[in-house]
Amino acid sequence: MPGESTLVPQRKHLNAGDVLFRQNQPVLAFYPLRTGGIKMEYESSLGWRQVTGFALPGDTVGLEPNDVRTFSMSAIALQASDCCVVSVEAAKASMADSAVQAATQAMLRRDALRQHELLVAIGSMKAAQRLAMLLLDLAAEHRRRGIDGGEVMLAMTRVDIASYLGLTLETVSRLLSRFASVGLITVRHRLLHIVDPAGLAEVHADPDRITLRGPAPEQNRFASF
Amino acid sequence: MPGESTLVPQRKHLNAGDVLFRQNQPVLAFYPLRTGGIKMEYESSLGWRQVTGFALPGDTVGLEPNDVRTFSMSAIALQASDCCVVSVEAAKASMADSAVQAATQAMLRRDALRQHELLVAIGSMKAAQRLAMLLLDLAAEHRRRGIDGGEVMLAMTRVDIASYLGLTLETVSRLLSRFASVGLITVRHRLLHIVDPAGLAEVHADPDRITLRGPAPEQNRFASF
DNA sequence: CGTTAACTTGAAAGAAATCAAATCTGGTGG
DNA sequence: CCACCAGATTTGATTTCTTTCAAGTTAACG
Repeated sequence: MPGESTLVPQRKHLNAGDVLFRQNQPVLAFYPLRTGGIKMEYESSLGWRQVTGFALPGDTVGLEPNDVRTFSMSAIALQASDCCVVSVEAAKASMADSAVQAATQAMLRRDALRQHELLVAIGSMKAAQRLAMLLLDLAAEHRRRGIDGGEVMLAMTRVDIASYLGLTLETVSRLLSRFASVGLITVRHRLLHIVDPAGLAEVHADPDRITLRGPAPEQNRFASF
Repeated sequence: MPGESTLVPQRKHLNAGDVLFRQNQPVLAFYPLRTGGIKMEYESSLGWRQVTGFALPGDTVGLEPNDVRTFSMSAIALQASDCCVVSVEAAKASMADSAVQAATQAMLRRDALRQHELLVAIGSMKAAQRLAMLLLDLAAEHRRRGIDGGEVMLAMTRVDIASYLGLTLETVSRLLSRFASVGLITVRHRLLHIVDPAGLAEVHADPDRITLRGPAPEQNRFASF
């Protein structure tokens, strides 16, 4: 479609599982995500890998702080996705514009903040708290995009979530079921509905609010009469 | 001592426990550490805090990527320490020198790398692996400074180590004892001697190399005869 | 429509946290 | 100089949480 090339420099389409860029490859461009979903994955020197973040439409993938020359992690499509491709030369030019620069800085700062919160979460919170954190974060991101109502279609698998939170997929699955059974959410595979954000926030804050074993949620609060 | 003000712009002395700067305070300077030891601590929005790094003499503390305006974490002296104080103005001036800039970039890059390795470690490795990682890292840092021989005087408490690794102080203590009992290290409180770096590397790589319960290290390999 | 990958759920094992004493250390004041 | 104290560390016993192992179930895709 030659007629379309008005403002858009370059586009790229990805299918689920496609690698947008790979860790340690030279940084040639960055990628504002238009549709779909992407996961960021870091592979350590020993070969252990960990999902370090999820990108939603509107996020910019591949922005590296301190203009490094190689990507610090890989980006992999979770579903069919479309993104723009902004070459580093184009980026350099845009950086002259202080508004663009400020926006970029803001993005990098948000990323760094998220990364720190994740570290603390994994390092010192229980499984339920971590998951509650992720769900609240997802909800907030959707809200920031105007997609309200607490309905989220998860792009990632349980394995991805587990990796991100430093858990196993079984624990994530059980926890989601538990959250649902106490009325915090509803889930059917990828379709998530956040029913009680305040309740989730309590779970996030209180280590003992929800446990995997614990007493089953009371079916009848008058049972003892 | 007015005679001393030849090249040194400003110095600062800290006692154990002193706060060099606090998270969210405006960035007015950064601090090349001369002697002593410093821990970096991040406090999350919910009040959970976590040690995110240790600085040794030669490290520069308080360097923030992407010239943000407030510190992303606090820096606290682990022992009596001395550091230089480089104001941001002075820093701006030095940045004209491309050598300084390159060095700064290199430092920031190393930090980012460490941070990622830590995240993966905490997220997907067992306690023994994490501790082995830290010990190897400490040894490497000392080597990088020419202080060889595997002897390390730890500046941080077990609580700090535990927080850094996402464990409890008891687990750290037990693990150190275990490492010692199998001949990987010797420890007497803060004095650590790394006897078998290769063995530690194996522990780091293999989840099941060392466990807390496991069989006691064989006193006599011919016991069954 | 069948095959495969993703997900849920249960039971058991294992790892680390928690609770609870001891022990050691360095510093303080007598 | 020594006794004493608070903080740091070790060690043990027990509990709790999460993982691991093992089936099933459901959903997506060719």
